[in-house]
Amino acid sequence: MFKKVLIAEDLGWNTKKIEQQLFEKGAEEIVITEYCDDAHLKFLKALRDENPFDLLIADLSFEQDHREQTLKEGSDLIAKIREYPTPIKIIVFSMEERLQRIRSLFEEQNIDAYVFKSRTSLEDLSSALETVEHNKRFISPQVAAALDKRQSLDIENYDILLLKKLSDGCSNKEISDEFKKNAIRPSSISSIEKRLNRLRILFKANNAVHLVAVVKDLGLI
Amino acid sequence: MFKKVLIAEDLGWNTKKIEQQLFEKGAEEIVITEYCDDAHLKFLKALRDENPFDLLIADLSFEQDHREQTLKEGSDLIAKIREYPTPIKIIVFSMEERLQRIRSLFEEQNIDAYVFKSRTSLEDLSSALETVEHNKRFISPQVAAALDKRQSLDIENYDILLLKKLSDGCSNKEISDEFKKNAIRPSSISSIEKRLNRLRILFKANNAVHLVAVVKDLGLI
DNA sequence: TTAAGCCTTACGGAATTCCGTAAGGCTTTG
DNA sequence: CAAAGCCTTACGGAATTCCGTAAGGCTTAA
Repeated sequence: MFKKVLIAEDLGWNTKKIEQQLFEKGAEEIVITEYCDDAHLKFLKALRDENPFDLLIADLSFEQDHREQTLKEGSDLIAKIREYPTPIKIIVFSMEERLQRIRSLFEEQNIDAYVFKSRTSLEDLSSALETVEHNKRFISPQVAAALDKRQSLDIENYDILLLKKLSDGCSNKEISDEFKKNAIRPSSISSIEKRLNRLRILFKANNAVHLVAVVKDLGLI
Repeated sequence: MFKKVLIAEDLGWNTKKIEQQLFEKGAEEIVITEYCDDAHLKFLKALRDENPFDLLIADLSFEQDHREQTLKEGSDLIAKIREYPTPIKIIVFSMEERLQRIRSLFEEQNIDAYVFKSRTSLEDLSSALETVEHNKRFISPQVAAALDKRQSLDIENYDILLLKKLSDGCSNKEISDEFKKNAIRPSSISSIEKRLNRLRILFKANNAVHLVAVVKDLGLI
């Protein structure tokens, strides 16, 4: 059972029920932070004191306010924490429903569970805690499709970059020039056209406008 | 002071603090619903019983689950409730941060307050309650720009429709044909080009792709 | 080493978007 | 009513995107 738990959630006023549930399940110490930077500091301190956390429950989106933050959102915090070789488990607790985003949390950030904030999320969280404790991954059923292999479109970082440039209003020529300057390959207009064509087919888009609209909805950019 | 309050919020587990605050401010009856349809029914019943609610606090986004709903999101509920001639006040309590969306809540739906869910939203809600009680409007400072007149780009429904079509992958020709079929004017390709050109200038977009990306970010479509 | 396969690039033409000009119609105003 | 102003539409040319073909280079496998 998780004894020492760190919670990062900017809406601190709605963590009461979660705390309660954790205590019921045997947690002994719960630390709640409203900023990712704070969470990171608490994490580091516990590590140095050789009394590390064994669970992090983190939201993804944190509102930016006047306090300048290094880690601006949950995924920054997770990336930072994964730099340290500790067996801490990570449960993400968020309203994010774009499957590609959730997918990359598991694949790139190696999280242990994703609990989707919903009417049933308290039950989901309970399941997540039990599943993660047995070293298995958990994902809320509403977004389980995120791990479906059939959803696995092989999109590379190059494609993401390309789509971002496109959505920033760059013409193919401009993208080509910039790629050449930055030694990103392939960089010819022709190759860029070919890539975009492939992406259009992949996402069943009629044209570049449509393509950008679709990938924006998917949360790819 | 608000005696009878209706709350519509699908994350029912995080309304505890809100309830508490309402009771402290003199509320006598608080009804919490997790679905817009339920909220509508409760509202109607209270109206029929001649013991109507004097305040609605509603979220905007409601997760769709297996239960089939007529009113799918908060704005549907608000629109429905505004059909009845009752002096009920409406406070929207949401994470939506796209200014155009918030703007239209005040302008089209005639809401009384918008409280942005954040670290400080309990304080904001408190202010909102007091302000609304004096028949004035309240908006959380983080999104106050939504009511800034300078933000008031005069975009018509026609423009929105046009942008939607564009983001759906229609070519200018296809949009023209469809507008002609549906007697939407202007419908010529030339006029559509001119409109899009105007929108591109308005939103400082380089081309159609950029334009769609920008208005999607703004929440206009 | 040679053949096959894949990737990158070049090129050209069709389609579409972008942009300026101008004609015709409708409304407003004096 | 006439003039002015705005809106819609048409048209044409430049720029860009879309799409097919093909050449050249690099890697892989026999």
